[in-house]
Parts: sequence; structure tokens; C-alpha cells
Amino acid sequence: MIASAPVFVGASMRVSRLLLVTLRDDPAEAEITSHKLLLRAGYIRRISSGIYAYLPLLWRVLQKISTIVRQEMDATGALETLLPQLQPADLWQRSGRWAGYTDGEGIMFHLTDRQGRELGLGPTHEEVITTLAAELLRSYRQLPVNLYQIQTKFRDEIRPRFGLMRGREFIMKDAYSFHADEDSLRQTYAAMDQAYRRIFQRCGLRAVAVEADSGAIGGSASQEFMVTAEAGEDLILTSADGCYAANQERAVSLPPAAVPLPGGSRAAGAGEQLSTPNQSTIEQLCSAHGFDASQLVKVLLLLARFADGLRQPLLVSLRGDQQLNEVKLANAVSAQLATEHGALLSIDPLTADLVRSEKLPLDLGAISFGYLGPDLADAVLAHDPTSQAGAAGGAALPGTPPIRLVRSFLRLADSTAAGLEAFVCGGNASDSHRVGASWKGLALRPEPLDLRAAQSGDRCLHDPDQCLQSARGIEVGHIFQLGRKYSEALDARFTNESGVDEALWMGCYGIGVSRLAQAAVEQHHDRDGICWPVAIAPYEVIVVIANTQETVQVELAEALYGELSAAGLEVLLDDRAERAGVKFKDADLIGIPWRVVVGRGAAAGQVELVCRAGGAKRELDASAVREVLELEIGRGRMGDGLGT
RNA sequence: CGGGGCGUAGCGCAGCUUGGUAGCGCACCACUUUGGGGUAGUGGGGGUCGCAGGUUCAAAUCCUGUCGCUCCGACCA
Repeated sequence: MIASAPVFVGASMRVSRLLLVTLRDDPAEAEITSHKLLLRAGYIRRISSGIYAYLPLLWRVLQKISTIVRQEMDATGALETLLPQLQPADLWQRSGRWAGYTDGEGIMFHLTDRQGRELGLGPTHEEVITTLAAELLRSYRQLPVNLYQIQTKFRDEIRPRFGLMRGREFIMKDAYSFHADEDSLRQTYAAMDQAYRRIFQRCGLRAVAVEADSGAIGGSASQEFMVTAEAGEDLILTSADGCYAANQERAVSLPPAAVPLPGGSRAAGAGEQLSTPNQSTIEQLCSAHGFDASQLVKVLLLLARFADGLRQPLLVSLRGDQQLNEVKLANAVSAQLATEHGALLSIDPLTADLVRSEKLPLDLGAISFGYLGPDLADAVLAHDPTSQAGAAGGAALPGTPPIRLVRSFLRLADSTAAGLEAFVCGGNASDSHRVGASWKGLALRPEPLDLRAAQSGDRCLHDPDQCLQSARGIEVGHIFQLGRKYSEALDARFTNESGVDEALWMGCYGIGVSRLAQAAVEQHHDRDGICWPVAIAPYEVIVVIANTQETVQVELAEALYGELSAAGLEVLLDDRAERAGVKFKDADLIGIPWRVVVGRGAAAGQVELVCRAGGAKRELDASAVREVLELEIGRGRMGDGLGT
């Protein structure tokens, strides 16, 4: 481990001057515990949806997290910088992301200045940094370089949620590395992986690194860091031996073996008709005819929307006992069509509602939902209810490309379905299924793809004796190997050893600083309030005067306050003329790791020392307090557990 | 954007069905009381009932519109 200076924000404080406003009731706006506690304990106030004021206590927490992040980044040789938040549209137009980030459901806040120039408020900084890199990086001799900043990001989230967890304005550490070759990128990526593990460990968080989908940002390898907590928005799957961990979006596993269909294929693989009135679900079919779900092929009808206006109907086959992984599907569809038709905008079930809202020239009347087979004919897409004189497409909104509907299916099959010798599937007509169908008999040759969602309980690929376990996680960090996507788009090139110009290799590495603060609360609290890990607590110790009318107590507490502060500890002195109970409740709520109670024993020089996490108490002589706390807090500052 | 819920004092809520001069708890201020786990009492301050329009002698309450917030699905640190 790299030796780091202790995190110290400094400045001790009297609670009477702290602007501490705590609430007794849970505010109605909060849903999850960490959000309620941050509001009740006076750490944050909501200003607007997804926009929060960080009150003085939280600001100290954020500064401490930032300090840890900064120390660990600096230790890897990364350079801190600060990039503009206001970014010109043309930068984003050059990378091709302006339209996607501002139109429709775009996530970027944007505006026009008084000269009529368009600007965006940075949701991320790939464009700015890559432009800078293009200007500054000329030679392989300057590489590699890793630049980072800790700054407010702006994202017009579709649905802000859970306080700081998903805000529209939030603090993020983002780093971008530049390399002469892929190997150098891999080295920095690995260094970031290690730095991230140290950061979360030093913050006192239980975090797990998982394989991740690289999503819209693109690139090859990517890994997320998850703080495990019930309130997490992501599902992560891990093996008990710790060798495998992945976001469910990405996770792979061995599917359970299928139960062979008795009788195998029938009618030369065309299947025998079975009357199945009102049995349009897997459950109904299985219970009515004694099938196992793994003997069925279910077929999903979906529509993919592309940026160039293309609308591609999809017919996806899955084994009946499996669930679709939409991220894998989107990746598979993109891989086939995105180079030609631009970004994949969405994949939705192809329903009457969608036909109406998308104004598709399509009549779904010929399709028997609930009874689809993988061989559903393209002819069902032929009927155009709006066609007069061969009109080809629906009405386009001004400024968007005209909609072009493909009248044939893109047929995709998960390997579990494609691998079945004989199966039950829909008859492509109401109230009928086919038993003993085979791919050959249906005249289909599906390419086996991985489209299924791995589940808790599935066997692992790396060791079939291990099963996947699930947990919920909060994504606090994400590292990517971007490759050359942005450098090529923005023409960021350098001269290599052979004197030839080539595009820079890039990586990017994010940590949600404000999200991390709330994730810490989600992971470290009890019935009475927050239990901050020492390393990120706003103050390390709180000296409570049980009764401010007792001069002996006041004097001893003041003396301790001075001594502990002078010793370099961050101390709160609760000098309020409140009853002891009120001050204990507040101390528990705001979650200061150590509490020194100066009360009845003061006359004899005795005080009580209480550890917030766990509540362990001990009586000791006031003269011994400093030494004990220096030891305990010194350990806690380095991320050694919770300071217990 | 689709679908539910909610806007009344700083916070949590009642009042609305059945229109008639705006209430409760917490918090805040003063005094008294209490003084090791949100003490008790007395008195006090604070609200254009989200906003706009309409119905009515009269609207927090009924009608229309609008804005905001929040929860369930697609985005991501």
C-alpha cells in the first residue's frame, strides 16, 4: 500500500455555532434510509428535483472523500486539472454526440448565449479533454498521461432519485488517460483498478469490482465498483470463491440443462398441432400439459429504433425457462446494424400502443400474440393500413429523419433455445401450439447468441460446481478502456516511434464522489442514525457536556476540547444548553465516530468514551482520552475498518 | 414521455366528501420547570391553503387550466 498523508480537513467547532438543524420526522421526499438520514441530520437540503445544497457537515465529508481520491490518484502519477463546465456545441458535434445528448431524451442541459452560440453544461468531459490532448500531445515521448478532475457534473436525468444517488447536479471525479498503444492503456487501467480498491477501502466502504457492460460510452473492457447495499439499483452476481463478479447486465453463466421433450421431434420437425385456448403464457402451458418450461421456445416481438430513422422488427427466441437480458440484446442488435444506421436508440415491445405512438405504417392484426413461433412469417409485416399510392413510411417529425420500417424480421435466438433438438412453440395462430418442432423442421438456422439473463443460482462458467449469488449494489465507480473511439472522432493524434501519426489510445475512469458519500451512509447506519467511517466523518470526535449548568463539566469539557483540537483531532464540542438526551440523540444521528461524555464523573476527572459504531462504552480518566483517541482515530483515518 | 400519488407554517400532517373568518404535533421565541437518552407547563410569533381563471353572497373545500414535487419503467458516477 502506498503511504498517504492522513486526511485532515481541520478546524474544530462548537455545536452551538454549527448551524445544526436536525429533524425529528422523516421528510416525505425521502424514500431510502440514507436519504432520510442525510436530510434529518442536516447534511443536505433539496433545492429542486435532483439538485441539493451540500450543508457544512456534508461539505466536510465530500472534502475528505475528495482528499482520499486525490491522494490515490496522485500516487499513480495522475495529474489534477479543472476543465470547463460550459462546453461549446461544436465540440460535441465533432464527436457526433451533440444531437443524441440534447434532442428528445438527451441528458445534457444546453443553452444558447446572447450571440446565438449553443453551449452544453458538461455531463462528462471526453470531448473537452480529447480536444486538449489533441493540442498538447504531439509525441509518444509525452505518453502515457492521465488527467483527472473533481468537479460538478450536470445531467438532466430522466428521473432523479434517492437524494444524492441520482442527482441532476453531482460531484464526480473523472480521469482520462492517453496512450501510445493498447498495452500502455491496459497498464493504466490496471493501476486505476488498484487505486480504486484502495480509495473505497480507505473510505471504509465494502465495495466489489464487477465486470460491466460498457454501454453508451463505448470501448472494450469495463469494470464497475459496487458498494453493496439493499437499496442499490443494480443487481450483481458473484461466485462464492470470489473468482467471478459481474453486473447482471453483463453476467454469463451455464444455463440449467433442458428437460428433453418426450417423443423428440414430430411430423418431421414441423411439430404436431396442440389446441391451447387461453394458454398464452409459459405457466399456463406447463400446468395444462405437464411441460417443463425448458421444453418451450418463447418468442418475443420487439422493435429496434435507430438514429437514421430505421425501424427494425425483431423476433427473439428464448428457452421458456430463461429471461431476456435487454443489454445483451441491444449489443447484439447494435453489432449487426449500428455501423450502417447510427446509434441504437431503443428496443421496445412491438405493441399496438407503440405502432400508434410511433405512427408506424403497420397493422398488427395478423399477429397472434401469445402464440408466436420462431418461424413467424415476414408477411405479417406486409400490411400497410396507411398505404395509398405506395406511401412508404410514417410521418416524420420536423428535424428528425423520416421513419423507414423494415418489413422483415431480424431473427435472433439465445443459445439455450437454439440448442434444443425438439421443442414446443407457438403455432402462429390463436389458441394453438406445436409440439415436437425442431429448427430444421421449421427451416430455420439460428445463430446461437448469448441473450439470456444470468440468474442467482446458475452454475458458473469458470467452475460448474460454483453457483452465482446475487446482491444489490450502488455503482460508485466505473473504469473503461475506451480505445480510439473519441481520439479518432476528434482527430487526437500523436507521432509514434516510427514517425507515423496515429490516434491516441484512451481510458476513462469515474468515481461518483457525492454518490459515494450517500452510499457510505446506506452501508453504515443503525436505528439511531449514521455511523460514519472515521476517514470520511465530518468530525472525528464529539465532546458532549451533559449538563452545561455544571461548571465542573463545562470546564473539563472545554479543556478536553482544547487538548484534542491541539492534538490535531477534528473535534465538535456540544455546548448547547440542551438536555443530555437531546445531545446524545443528535450525536448519534449525525454519526460522529467517537463521543466523549463529560458528565457526573467530571468532578472526579472521569469521562465516558463511546464508539458510535457498536456503542461500546468505557469510563476513563480525562487525562487518558487524548492518547486513546489519537490511537483509534489514527487507525480509522487510514481506512482501518470503522474505527472500532 | 407513459402510468399512480401529493401540494395547507421550517418539518410531519388533519381539514376538502357535505363551501361559511385556517387547525394539530414537532421546530422557533419568552418565562418557569427539568437536568445522563428528543422533560413538563404557560404565553407568543409565523400560512396570499402551489399558481391562474371560473362558479357562488361566500372557495383550502366545487369546476377548468397550469406549475411543482414524488413513486413505478428506459439513462448513468
